[in-house]
Amino acid sequence: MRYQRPKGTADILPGDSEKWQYVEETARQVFKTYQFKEIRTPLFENFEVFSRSAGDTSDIVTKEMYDFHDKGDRHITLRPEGTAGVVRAFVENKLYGPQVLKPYKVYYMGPMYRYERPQSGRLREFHQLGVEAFGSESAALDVEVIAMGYNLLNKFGLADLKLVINTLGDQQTRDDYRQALIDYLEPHFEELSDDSKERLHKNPLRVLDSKAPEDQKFVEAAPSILDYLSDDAKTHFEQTKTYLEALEIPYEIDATMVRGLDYYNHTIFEIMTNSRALGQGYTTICAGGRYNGLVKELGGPEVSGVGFGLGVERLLVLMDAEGVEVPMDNQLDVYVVGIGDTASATTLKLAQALRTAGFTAERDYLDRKPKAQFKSADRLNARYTMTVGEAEIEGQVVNLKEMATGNETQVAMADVYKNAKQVIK
RNA sequence: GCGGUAUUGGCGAAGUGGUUAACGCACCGGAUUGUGGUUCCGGCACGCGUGGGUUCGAUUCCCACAUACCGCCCCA
Repeated sequence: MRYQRPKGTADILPGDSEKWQYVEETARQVFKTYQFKEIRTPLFENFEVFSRSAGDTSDIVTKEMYDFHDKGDRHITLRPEGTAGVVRAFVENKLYGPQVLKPYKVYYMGPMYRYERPQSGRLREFHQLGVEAFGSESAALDVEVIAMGYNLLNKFGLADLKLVINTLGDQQTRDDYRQALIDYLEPHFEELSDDSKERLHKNPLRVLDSKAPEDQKFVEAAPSILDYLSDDAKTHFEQTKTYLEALEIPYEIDATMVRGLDYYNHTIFEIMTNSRALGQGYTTICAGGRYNGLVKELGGPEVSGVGFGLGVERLLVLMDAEGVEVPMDNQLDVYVVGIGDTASATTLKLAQALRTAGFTAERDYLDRKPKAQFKSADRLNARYTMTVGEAEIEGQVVNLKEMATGNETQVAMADVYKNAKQVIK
C-alpha cells in the first residue's frame, strides 16, 4: 500500500457519513430553535490569534499547534479550537456595533487541528460543533448555552449525562485565589509532582487538575475558589445556579474544575458521560464557559462572551457504544434491469425519467446477467424492479415487479415517462 | 514527547524457520437459454505493513521506520 492518510486523520466513508449528516442536521435544528446562526471562519488564522487567546503557557500553544510559515513568511496556524477565530471575526467585522442585535449568537461546525498522539476519539484532525454568544453578561445567557448543549446531547439519545459547573470568578477573584493557592502550595513544593512544580508559578490553577497521586492530597485540602469570589462573581454564580434550577437541569459543582484554555472566567462547565466507550469513569463530551476578556484581548472593545465546544468524533463513539439508532434512508425505489445488448439506452432513459420524477433509481453498468442484476436490486433494498428486454422494447412496455410480494405487472413505457408517480406508488 | 501491544487476501481470522499460507464473510461464475433474498458446486493471497539484517532457507528470529490501538501528558 503506497499512500496512507496522514497520522491522526480519518476518511469518513458512506455508511459513516450518514451519521455525520444526522449529527450536523440535528445540531442545526436545535441551534435554530435557540436562534443561533451559523458562522464560517477560516480553517487557519495568524498564529497570534490563538497564542493570544489560549494563553502562552497553555499546552495547546506550547506543543499542540499545527503551525507553519507560508510562502509570504506569515506565521499561520491551523485552528486548534473554534472560539478564537470566531472572536477574531466578531472583532474584525465590528459585530459589537450598535446596529447589531445583542446578544450576537452564532454556531460553527468543522475540522480542528491539534498535533497530538492519536487515540480513540482523539485525532489530529477532528471536528467540533460549537456556539458562541456575545454581548450580554447575564447569567441567563450562560444557562441558555448550557441548556442548549444539554438538550442537544439528549436529542442524540445519550443518557447518563452529568452537568458539572464551576466558576473562575472575575479578575479580582482570580488574583486573590491565585495568591491563596500559591501560599498554600509553596510550603509543599518539594512534595509536588514535577509537572505541578512547573505549573505552580506559571498557572497554579492547573495544579488542581493534576491526576498525579502525590498531588491529590494537596488538591483535596486546597482552598476553594468559591471562598474567594468577589461580590460580582458570587452574584453571577448564584444566578447561574438559580436559572439552572428553574430549567430543572441537575448539576454538580466541582470547585477544582479548571480549563485548558486561559481565557475563561466566571461560569465554566462540562457535560460528562459515564459511558465506558471513552474510558473509565466520567469523561467530558461537551465543555465551555464564559470568556469576558477575550474580545478585548483580540483587539475589540469590552464585550463579554460565552460558549461551548463539542467533539464530534467523541460524540459518535458514544452514540455507537450506546446503540443510538441513526435514521438511515437506505431505500431504493426502482432498479431498472436491462436484458441484452439493445436495452441499455432504454434503461438509461427509464432511470432518468424516474429520477426526474423524484424517485431514486439505479441500473446496471457492468453488462451483467439478469440474475446478477436482481441480486444487486436486492442488495440495494429496491422496492421495485423494472425489467426491459427485447420483447418489452418491441411492445413498448416494461415488466414491473414489486420485490416484497413478487407480483409482476406490465406497464406501458409511455406511462413511466409521463406519469411515473402513477406507476410507482 | 514517553511507554506498551499489534500489523496475514476487500473484510474477519488460523498458522509454521523449510517445499501447495487453514477457515469464515463478501465478491465473481455455474446448477440448460430473461428474474432476487435459501441450497449446492467452482473461482478468488506468486503473498503475510515497509526497508534492512541473521540463516543453506523467514511470513515466522533481530533492528529501524510507518500506521493503528491502549496508557501517560493533555484534552474534544
